[in-house]
Amino acid sequence: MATEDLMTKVLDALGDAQPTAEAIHDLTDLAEVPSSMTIAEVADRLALSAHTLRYYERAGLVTVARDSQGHRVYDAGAVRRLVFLTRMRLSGMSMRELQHYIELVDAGEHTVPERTAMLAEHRATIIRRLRELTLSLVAVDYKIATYGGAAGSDVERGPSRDAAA
Amino acid sequence: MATEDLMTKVLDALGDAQPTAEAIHDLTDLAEVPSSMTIAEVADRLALSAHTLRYYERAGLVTVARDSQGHRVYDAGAVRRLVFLTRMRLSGMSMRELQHYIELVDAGEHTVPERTAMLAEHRATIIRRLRELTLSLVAVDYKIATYGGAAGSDVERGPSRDAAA
DNA sequence: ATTTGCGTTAGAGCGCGCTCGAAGTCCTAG
DNA sequence: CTAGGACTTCGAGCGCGCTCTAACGCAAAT
Repeated sequence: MATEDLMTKVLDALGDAQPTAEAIHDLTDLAEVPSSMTIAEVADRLALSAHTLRYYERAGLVTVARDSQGHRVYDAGAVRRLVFLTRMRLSGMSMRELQHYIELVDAGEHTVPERTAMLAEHRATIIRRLRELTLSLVAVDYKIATYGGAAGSDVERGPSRDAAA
Repeated sequence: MATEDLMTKVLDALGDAQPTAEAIHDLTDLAEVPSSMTIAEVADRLALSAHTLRYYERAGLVTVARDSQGHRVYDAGAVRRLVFLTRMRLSGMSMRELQHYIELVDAGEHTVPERTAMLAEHRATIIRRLRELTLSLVAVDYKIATYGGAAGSDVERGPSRDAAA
């Protein structure tokens, strides 16, 4: 019964989900961002490779200043944007979409409606993904619970093929 | 506060999660599988392309019989296995892992412990992914709630940059 | 008899998101 | 003076998971 509970609970939780957000601030973007960081520091902090950071820059997702030696200097704004980008990437937004979104951001305030629309759509995608994953979780639990997992023959070709419902 | 609730709820739900499964049977594998289907029918049913089904077969994930015309004939077992495989793919298990899993299945009962271990590990992966997605959901909700989304400058370079915690 | 349609095979190609290599610059420590 | 190490640019390469093309077979419908 715990499995059914799981699914119901999660699905219920997903059902509510009317945002408000307040103290989650740092969870989202902030959390003491030094006013300037090197590529190595940012990479470390975001758990990305320096390669990837350069790639994101080339892709037009962030603009990063250089110091006298030509080395990248990430200011707080850049880092926060990268935090946002990383979160979006992790939640399944494609590079292409992110590029579009950033174009909108750079285009000015009048694109806010379209941005909001994008976020709303992405939100829906996340929810779908959550449901999907929850379903798979139930399936995996079922497999684990019944036996090592017969992958296809399911009720392991044995004599008794009834058991439960 | 609804947002915090969301996260807490989902995370709590994920916390319990001790499987049991009973009536979810069909949710997992079954649900009236005809005793034999064509590739088009299976593709349709699983929302995969015939191309993909052939690819899975080539990859060694399923064995499919042929009729007198050399056309594939999917029996119930094959279809059930494909349902399982699809669910695993959707929840993020790689082709490589799935190939290994199927090798184990085909190797016999003595591999059940290893299979169970794989499933357990995958379960953990799903949970991690669910947490990650939930976090991103909160972040997106936050962005939507505060404004179109300033992507980086976050608290839109305005004067007041304090608000809540 | 031929067209339509669904299937077959082997193998090439593709989009994505990195990931890496090569060659070079600059700074610091020994 | 030299070696090491962190950085730079540019461009090629890669792993994954499909996805598609080409050439062909068979069978029912026209």
